Formats: sequence, structure tokens, C-alpha cells
Amino acid sequence: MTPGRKKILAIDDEEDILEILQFNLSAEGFDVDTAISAEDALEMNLRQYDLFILDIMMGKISGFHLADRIRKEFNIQTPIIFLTARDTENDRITGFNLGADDYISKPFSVKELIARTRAVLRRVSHENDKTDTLSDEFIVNEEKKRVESEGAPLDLTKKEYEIFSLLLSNPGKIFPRNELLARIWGNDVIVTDRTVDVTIARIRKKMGDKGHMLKNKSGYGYYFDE
Amino acid sequence: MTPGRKKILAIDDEEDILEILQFNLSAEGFDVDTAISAEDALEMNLRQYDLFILDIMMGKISGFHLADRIRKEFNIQTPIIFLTARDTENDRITGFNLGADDYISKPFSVKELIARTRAVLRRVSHENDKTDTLSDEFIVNEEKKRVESEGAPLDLTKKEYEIFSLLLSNPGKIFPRNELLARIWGNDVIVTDRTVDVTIARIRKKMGDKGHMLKNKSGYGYYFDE
DNA sequence: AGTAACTGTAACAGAAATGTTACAATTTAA
DNA sequence: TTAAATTGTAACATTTCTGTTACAGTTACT
Repeated sequence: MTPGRKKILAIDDEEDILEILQFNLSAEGFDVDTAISAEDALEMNLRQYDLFILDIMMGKISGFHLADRIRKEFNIQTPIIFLTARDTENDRITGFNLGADDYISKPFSVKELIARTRAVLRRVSHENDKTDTLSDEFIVNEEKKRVESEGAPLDLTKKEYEIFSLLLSNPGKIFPRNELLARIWGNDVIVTDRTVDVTIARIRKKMGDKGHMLKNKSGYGYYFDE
Repeated sequence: MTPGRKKILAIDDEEDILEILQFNLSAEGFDVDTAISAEDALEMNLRQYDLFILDIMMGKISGFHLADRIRKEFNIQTPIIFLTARDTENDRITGFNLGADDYISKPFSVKELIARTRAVLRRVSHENDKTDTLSDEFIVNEEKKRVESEGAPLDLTKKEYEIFSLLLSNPGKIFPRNELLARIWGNDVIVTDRTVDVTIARIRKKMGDKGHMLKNKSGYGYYFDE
């Protein structure tokens, strides 16, 4: 288990495919999580992964559509390998437009799977060193749940970290208080809106002279702005 | 790996296959136990074996799934040979070759069975002799299940050792309590989260003035930090 | 400008998480 | 079978985190 152990999320609605992926890639030293549907995947903390392996044909939300949301909505540029039974020209083109990094046709050989996985990760590993650099000013390390600014840790608490990394992942996007409450605190917890304000204030304080980068849009909510 | 006679656990829901395995491998000088289901196998002391032979297709819990649990939940890295039925074998599995593991297709020849068994055990036994130096401060000897610090043994108990070596192998990575419980204690054991805290405290104590290197991230879990 | 709504933050109170100890229960070794 | 070692848990101490309030400052709007 070297420091560079890669995390992979496999998403497929076929249980047996997930098992094969998980078992074989784990054996190769990858850290593999699975999701049985696009909906499930969207509930997970997607930012932690180094690679998605994604079946194109799934129930309600197709693999293409999910890839689109991951890239556009969450602004996550993690590489994606598509699993596909259809081997048509159209699919390949659509996939590459979405930034697919590779295709594997089912049924696939385990050897091929591992080879392509390694290839994709090797390709991107030079660009991204496991710490997500989401802004010029801040480095978010999901594994360590840490944020660094100019080499110094920000030392955020759990709630603070979760708000900060969410806002930072969506620069410019305004999050209303009730959305932050729902996503960070959870829907069943009953706390005042003001709690958000205070938490934001605490983050700003720890950000020092960069505190102004967490902005408020009066009447709407908070957002990160570089 | 224990010296001398090798212990093998064969797991299959077909009685006659178990008989064939037991008879032939015993004749070759191996010490063979059997389990008629994954559930039965999970009740056994899995750590004592040098090799598992495991049918992929079994009742409730598939071979893949069982293998996964053995590896992840029990944190046992003992090699596994899979049995697969010839007619379900396809491209997915062709070319499968991962470290110490192997495949044998049913129906198999006794000659092939013995050859692969010997091969796997030989391969693994060469990976001996590894005192892993994982940090500047600590030397972990996986074979002896010992940790040394400045020449002096830390004298960790089993649980303590397993937590310590896991954290040390993943410096900086935060392990939530429930993940530690799953990986060290196993998923079916019901113990409090606080058990982890106490075990950590005991390790820290034995680490003396280096105890602070086992850190806690409030709300998340524990990690090793140099 | 005036005023009502909105936001920022300090200060306090309370809750939650973590560290530590003591002791009981269980396992292991002799 | 004993005794020793290991493990689990309750209880308490301590630290850290969170929520609310109060009030000052800001913004939006007429």
C-alpha cells in the first residue's frame, strides 16, 4: 500500500460486473468502490476518486449522462473509462466529447481492463498528484481532509471543511443557506440559517487575508470567488 | 507463512469436488480442510491457512464476494485459487493473472490442480524475508508481526499491531473508526467505536514520546503522520 | 435620506468528540 | 487448571466543535 494508491469508483447496474471489477482491480493494488446505479454514485463523495469506470447502459440515467453531470455540474475532471457493449462509431464520438479517457468493450478480458486502467492513470498521474488543486490559492486534499494555503494548513473543522470544499468546487455558484444546510448538515437536522453565517465567518477568519474570497450575495447565499 | 506442511482450505458447495480436492492434495502432502459454503468458511479461523481454493459459483455468497471479504474485512492476504466451470468461462476471465492468485477450470485434471497449487505456494513463499521499513522512525516486520522503534520492540498486541501497521502503511490517510472496525475487527463483530479510541491510546502509550504521530482528525478518524 | 431586511462576528452555552483510567470479560500460555 | 496477557466497555476528564443570541454594520429599496 504505497502512498500513491489510486481510488477507483466502478458504476454499473450489473452486480457481477462490479464484482469482477472490484476483485481484479483490488488485487492489482487499486482501492475500488462500487455503485449499483448512477443515482447511488451521485450520493457519494465523487471528488475522492482518481478514476471512474462507468457502464454506458444503465437504468434511468445513462453512463453518458452521468459523465456529463460529473464533469459539468460537479466540475470534476477525473478520468473516465466507459464500459460498452455497443461498439458503434457514434458512441465513441459522444464519449470522447465528454472527455472519456478510454473505452472497454464488454465482454472484456481482465488483462485488458488492467492494462487500460494503468494506462489512463499513468497518463493523468503526472498532471494531478492526488491533491486536488481547485484554485490557485488553495489546495484541497480530500484524503487528508485538509486545505492548504501557501503551504500552511487551514485547520478547518469538519463542517467548515465540507462547506469550504463544496464552495471551492463550484466557484462562482451561489449556494443558498437552505441548500448548504441540506447538503452539509443533512435534511433532518433542524438548525437556524444563522448557523451557516457563523460557520462561514469562522472559515473566513482561518483564511486570513483571503477571507474575502468567500462572498455573500445578499438575499441569496454564499459562493467562492477567486 | 508457516514452514513445513502447507494448510489449504477448499471451499465449494459441491461435496464431490471437495472430496477430489481433499484426496488428491492430501496425497501430495498438503493439509487440507474443507468448507461446504462461504458461510461455513467465514466461521473458521481463516488466518491459519496458506492457500484457499474457492469455487466462484456458490449459493448465497459468490466466490468473488467471499474472496473480497477475506481480503478486505479480515485483512487476510493469503493467496486464492479460483475454480470456474468451463462453460461459463469467457473472455472476462481469460488471461487472468494477478500476483499469487490463479484460476482452474472445472473439470480439472489432478495434475493441473497440483501443479498450480505448488506454483502459487512457491511464488508466495519467495516473497518472504521482508522487513518493511515504512517510516524513518519505525520498522515493521510483517513476518514477525513486530514493530521496532530505535532498536527496541514496541511489543504491540495483535489488534494494536494491525491498526498500527495499517495506519503506518498509509501515512496521512484518515481511517474512520468504522473502517478500522471493518478491516481489523471484521464486519460481523459488534464492538463500540470507542474500542478503537482505547486501542489507539494503548498504541500511543507504547510509542512513548512518538505517540503524537498517531493523530486524530476530529469528526473523521485516525491517521499516521510523520 | 430613511427604514427594513440582511449579514458579520464576538461571546457565551451546550453538545459532541476524544483521551484516559479502571476494571470486567475473554483469550492465551504455561 | 492456573496465571498472565489481551480485549471490551463504562465512567469520567478534557478538549474541540457547534448553535444561538445579541448587536453592530451593510445592503436594498423607496
